[in-house]
Amino acid sequence: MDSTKIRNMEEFAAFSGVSRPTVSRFFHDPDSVRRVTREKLERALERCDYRPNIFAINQNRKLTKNLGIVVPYLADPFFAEIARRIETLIIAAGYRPILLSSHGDTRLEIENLDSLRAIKPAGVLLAPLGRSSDISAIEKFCLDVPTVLFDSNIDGVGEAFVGHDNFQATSVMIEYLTRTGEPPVFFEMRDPPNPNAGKRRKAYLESMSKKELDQQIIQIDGDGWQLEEIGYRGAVKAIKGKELSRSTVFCSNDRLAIGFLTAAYELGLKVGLGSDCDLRVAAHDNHPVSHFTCPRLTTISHNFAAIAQKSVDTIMDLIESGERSQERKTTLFDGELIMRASA
Amino acid sequence: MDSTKIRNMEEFAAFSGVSRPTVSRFFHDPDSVRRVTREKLERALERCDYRPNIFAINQNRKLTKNLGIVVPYLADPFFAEIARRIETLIIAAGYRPILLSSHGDTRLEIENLDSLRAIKPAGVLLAPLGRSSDISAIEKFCLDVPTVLFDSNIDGVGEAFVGHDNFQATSVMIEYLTRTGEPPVFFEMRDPPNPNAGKRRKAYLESMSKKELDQQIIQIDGDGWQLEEIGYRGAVKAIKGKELSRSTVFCSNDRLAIGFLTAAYELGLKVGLGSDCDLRVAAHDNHPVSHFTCPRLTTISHNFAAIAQKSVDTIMDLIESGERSQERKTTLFDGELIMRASA
DNA sequence: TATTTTTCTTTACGCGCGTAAATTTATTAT
DNA sequence: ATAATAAATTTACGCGCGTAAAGAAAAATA
Repeated sequence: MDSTKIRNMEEFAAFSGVSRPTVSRFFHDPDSVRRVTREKLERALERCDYRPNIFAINQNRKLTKNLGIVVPYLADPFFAEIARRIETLIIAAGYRPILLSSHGDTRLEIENLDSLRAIKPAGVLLAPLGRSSDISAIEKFCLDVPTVLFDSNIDGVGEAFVGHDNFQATSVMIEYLTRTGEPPVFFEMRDPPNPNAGKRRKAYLESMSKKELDQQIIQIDGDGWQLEEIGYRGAVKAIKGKELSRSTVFCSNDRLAIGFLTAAYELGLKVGLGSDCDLRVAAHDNHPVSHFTCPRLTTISHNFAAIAQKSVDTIMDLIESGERSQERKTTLFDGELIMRASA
Repeated sequence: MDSTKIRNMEEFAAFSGVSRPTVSRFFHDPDSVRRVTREKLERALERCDYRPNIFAINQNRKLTKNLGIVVPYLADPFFAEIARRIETLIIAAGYRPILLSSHGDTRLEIENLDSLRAIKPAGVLLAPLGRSSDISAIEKFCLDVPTVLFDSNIDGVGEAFVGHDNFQATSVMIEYLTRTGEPPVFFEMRDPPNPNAGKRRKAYLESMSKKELDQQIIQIDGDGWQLEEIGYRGAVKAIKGKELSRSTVFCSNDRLAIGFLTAAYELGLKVGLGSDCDLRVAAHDNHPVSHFTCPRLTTISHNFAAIAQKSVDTIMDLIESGERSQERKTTLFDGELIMRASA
């Protein structure tokens, strides 16, 4: 490492014996210069620690290498997990991920998009809040910036949607539950923050009626993203009030189920498959925590890897083709039944 | 909203009838211009949607309004929670939080710092990986950028450290456990990724010897951040191998305890306070999930609010004073005993 | 009203880099 | 060798804004 302090591209060009425009091209794409020139520059880079000013670069290029990721609630390990995978793929593709969480707040979601717009991202991967999203504002954003929605869909918004097939997943679970025991009661929030909930309820109703089974839905009260607590309270109420018409419960998502399991435990109900058990509980998401509940939670896994990969691939195609897609494409990945001890 | 498309500050200045340098000052600090001028500009802003180009701003200012946050593993709800709080405080202070996760990877931690350096942040809040951190690289970074460490300390690095008092917390828990039952066995990883682990072991040994109680430490194998799985396996081994000399277990952190509880459940051991229980299990962190384990986990809470607030206050002081602190200050907040059903 | 102070306008330069056009130099093909 | 092609250099301008200096205008003070 030379003691030479290089302050800008001009100086680095002089230092390396190459002209500045060529240096500029080199940093944009090392393969766009001759091999000997590239090697000369690489050797120069080893002798000092110059890096182009990111602000100056982005100011002058129409297209940055920034790629926004917006999730509704990062403190939820489910989103943390999917975001982690997406980040990794983006870095591997040579882009810079900018991860933002809306913290469950409608206004913050729009502010996140605004602050992304300000950094001229090449594209954005957006998992919207869903029901509480300001749809028209999101729509407007998508007109300016190539955006791929994931996890939760908003009809017609964005260039594409990548997500989980709630219908397939729900029917697989119902199939499994009815085959191995009593058909399930559906347990959900009356007014869920998560937009997949609606699809799951509908899928439950359809699947059950197709099998000519009695449907029962327990809708619990609660606001916000404290789903475990909401699930716990709802379960206590439902169990004490003897609202469960059957001994199998299918929770709309794992976090509600985690609360449900806590309630069952505290009320002395044994959850599981055995003949000595009072209840079976299953859910949906394969939330990281569901691995370690007591008992371990039978659930349906999102195909995290496929969803992350497809989301990134889709936005990359959009960016590199430079065109907006002709038609909005929806890709759904099948869920996978994860049989564990709870059902 | 006027249909006028404003492309830069020049045009906005003309549009609002104020000179460009004054507009510049206005965006930097609205109170630095006369009231009537400010109102004139605010009214103009309502009639169009101009916002200064963030890259041009940052290119020319020595000090940006960017504030970096680096955490070791964002998929861990503990860090997600503390990051969420810090983000909120930073936004409230009028700065732009840039949240980065090292995903448990030493190299990525340094890359995160490098990419932060590239955006000239006003300051950085860093929760280092700890034992596996590249300390000399972090040290070098701290020379260039005002940095406050939080959660886990590296002696002498950064302007200040804000964290949790592991000694106080550990001794409070041991006090509680010995008062209400058998003294605890300590359960931890042999080679923990989390740097607080060392302090907690030391605190356990000291507290126990002060009380003239027999110490027993069970050190389990495992690598990486899958702490629940590691805790589960270690617990199965310890229980089956009858390694526990007493019926009270104090886990080094909640995530290990979550795995421990799963193991106990599956092995048919009842955890809790009652006379019908086989084990008591307690831990450390008040991890969001610990609220809903079966049984609910007795633990020691970090003072999340205070740690977040003090971290942000400290870095703000550094930034706004413009000076580096004379002496490195360490602030530790007391943990709070959270009594729940497991111990 | 005259004077001082504050605020604004005008003018001008610089930040670090992208990028285009014209020219020179190096490489490859004939 | 010469011609054709590819790559690098020189020159020059622009991006959108920060910022400094000098003077004009407005507000506050005497």
